Amino acid sequence: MEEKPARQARTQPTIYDVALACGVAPSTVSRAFSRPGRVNAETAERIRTVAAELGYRTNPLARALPTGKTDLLALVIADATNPFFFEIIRGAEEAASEGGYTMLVVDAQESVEAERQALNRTLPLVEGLVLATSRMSDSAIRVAAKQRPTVVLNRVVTDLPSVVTDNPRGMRRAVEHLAELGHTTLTYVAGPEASWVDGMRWRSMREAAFELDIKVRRLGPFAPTLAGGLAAAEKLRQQPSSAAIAYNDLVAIGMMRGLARMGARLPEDVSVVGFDNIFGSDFCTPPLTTVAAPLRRLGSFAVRALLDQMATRAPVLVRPALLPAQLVVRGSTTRKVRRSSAWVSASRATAGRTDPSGTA
Amino acid sequence: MEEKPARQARTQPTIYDVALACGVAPSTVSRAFSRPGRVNAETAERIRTVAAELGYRTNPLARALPTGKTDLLALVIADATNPFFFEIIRGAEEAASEGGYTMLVVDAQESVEAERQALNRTLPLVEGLVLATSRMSDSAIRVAAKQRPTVVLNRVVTDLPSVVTDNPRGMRRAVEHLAELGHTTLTYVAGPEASWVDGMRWRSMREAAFELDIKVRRLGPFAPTLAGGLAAAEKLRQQPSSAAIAYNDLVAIGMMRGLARMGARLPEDVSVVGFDNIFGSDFCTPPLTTVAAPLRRLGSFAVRALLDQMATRAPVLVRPALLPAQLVVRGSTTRKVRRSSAWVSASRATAGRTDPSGTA
DNA sequence: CAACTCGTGGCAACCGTTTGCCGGACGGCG
DNA sequence: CGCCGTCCGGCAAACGGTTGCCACGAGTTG
Repeated sequence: MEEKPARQARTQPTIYDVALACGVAPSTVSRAFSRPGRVNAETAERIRTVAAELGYRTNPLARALPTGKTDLLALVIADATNPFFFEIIRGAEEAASEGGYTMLVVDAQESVEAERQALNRTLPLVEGLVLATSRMSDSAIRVAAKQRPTVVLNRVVTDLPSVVTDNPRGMRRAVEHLAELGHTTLTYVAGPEASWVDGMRWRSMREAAFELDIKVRRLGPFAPTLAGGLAAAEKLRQQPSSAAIAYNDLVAIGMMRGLARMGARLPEDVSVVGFDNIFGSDFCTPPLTTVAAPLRRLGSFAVRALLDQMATRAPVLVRPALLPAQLVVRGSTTRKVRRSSAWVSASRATAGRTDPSGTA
Repeated sequence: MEEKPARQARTQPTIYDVALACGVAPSTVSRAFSRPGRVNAETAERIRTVAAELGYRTNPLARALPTGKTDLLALVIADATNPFFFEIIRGAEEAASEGGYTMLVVDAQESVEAERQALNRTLPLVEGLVLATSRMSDSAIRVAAKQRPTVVLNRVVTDLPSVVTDNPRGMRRAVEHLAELGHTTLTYVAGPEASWVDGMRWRSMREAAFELDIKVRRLGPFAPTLAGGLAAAEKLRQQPSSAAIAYNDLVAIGMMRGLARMGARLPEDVSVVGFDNIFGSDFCTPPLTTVAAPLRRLGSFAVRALLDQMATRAPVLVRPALLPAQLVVRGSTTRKVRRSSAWVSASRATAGRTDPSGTA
């Protein structure tokens, strides 16, 4: 008659419970799961069935303590409300779970301070890091990268594995497109100054314009939001242009709304090109011509690169990975019309008319 | 001359390192941080400065093992690409970090199986659970709730704390609105059958319509996506209606695109009302009249309820919490016009004209 | 038949905290 | 002066796995 006191049923069974029930040592149970082949096939089988009966589940916390294997990855995004990130999250999530990892999505709330804090909190928990559109300084990123394998997304940090959209090519295509439509002066509607991507796009635009013998101007900076785009519309009214390339789709859409509100007809009065092809860019009015980023691939690619790096214990990506962008032509761009921007003066006259966007 | 071997500088310093440097016991160091007041103020101060010098950071894994305190919460969402969740995530994140917790955002990818797996993976790590628009069965949810404090979001599960939008009132307002505009027959464009919310909305609509002496019809089910809305447009053409209330904004927007493509004029030919007021519903064409859910509050409220529940070790929410919805009237609804749905036949005639949505 | 190898299982240390318990010092009080 | 309560620090046992090392038996080989 055995009288080993049964463990509290209240708590999860442990390897000790399984070991007891099988008449083997705890270490054998452990190995039956973590090191298949290390124990006799029959024994392992027996252990596994008993474990299943008992409802044993290995405790990830206990496992992580001695080994450091948490099976957790962190994806830090600049702003959880920005639709730009949603397909990226999905892509990252897919690649992570394919590799047996769980994604920790961390929202930096567009604040360097919040990003730093959130990072500190999660860093010790995770095995690797994807920093998407980080607002932190290069050096802060390097500090993080020193502690955990890191991949930078949508930004390039020297000597750190980076994954970005091919902005120069994408911008080149956009400028060509507008040039073909007869536009001779292009306005860049800038995003936040802290943004690496903004600098990149502006530079690429100037280069492309130079080669194609097109004039460029720059407005901004503006917040990378619909509101930012609204503000940009105001500025654009003061310095009209037949065509504008916006920092991103959010700004482009916001700007188009602002322009429409002022009485501009789109795309006749202003051709607008956005960047990223986010959710909504196909059903705004007019549908937005945009340089589409391969969002989902961006996410999955970054995670796979991270996983590779973790596996080989050495950076795999020495050069920044450039994922191809693609110009999606929709309704927001059109041939330049001779008659120059009548809406600028007309706007005052029509200021009282019904707001076509429906919100005041 | 001491010759205690210095610990590997490679690894993070532990309480042992700090204890050694301070000449106290490790337990004292631990208490200096976790139980302030339990140790002498001076000692604690000394320990804290030395710890800071050494760059000591308490290891959350090691802490969690004996105590179970991971400071992690999980938010399981049905689909990371659905903009409905954007603001919910943000709200939840805010409330969580206010309470000193970190949010684990888990994507169920609209699949019951994926949801179950992801849940199994993360359950042992987290202290509490928010299930947002879970697609799992009530019983599966109860099983999870048995293991961790749980709050259900956007769905009601009997005897489990639930947080939902006040759908009946919101629907009532929508029906009233359309009734006032002269519509006498309303079509409900249904969402997925597995959706708790769909059932709720359909029922509420019938009740409201009954009271207001309005006739209702039901089309569907459709996927809760833009594509689902497109399919709905096709069905609506076969059974025209002067006004429709869609399962959610995604379906509403998709449907409007489909209708526009067929040559319908909106909102004159069909008035459309959506639900949720997601990102994009204000800049689609026409801007969508919708029953706005307090998305961010939904998220933060659910997390706060969860935190309360965890603190008091007992469900705090005995009744489902109803957060008020608000009808936002924009451009997609208008007074019923006498001349009945000309677009149905006209659509064939205009089939060849330029697609106003810009995509083929 | 001895020596060696291989397969398999057990022992015990370890990961870095937390915490119950103990005991010494000190101060107040009867 | 002795007793008691309080304050504070240390000891050691958890928490639940992983893993280096050893032991033992069977099979192989010279």
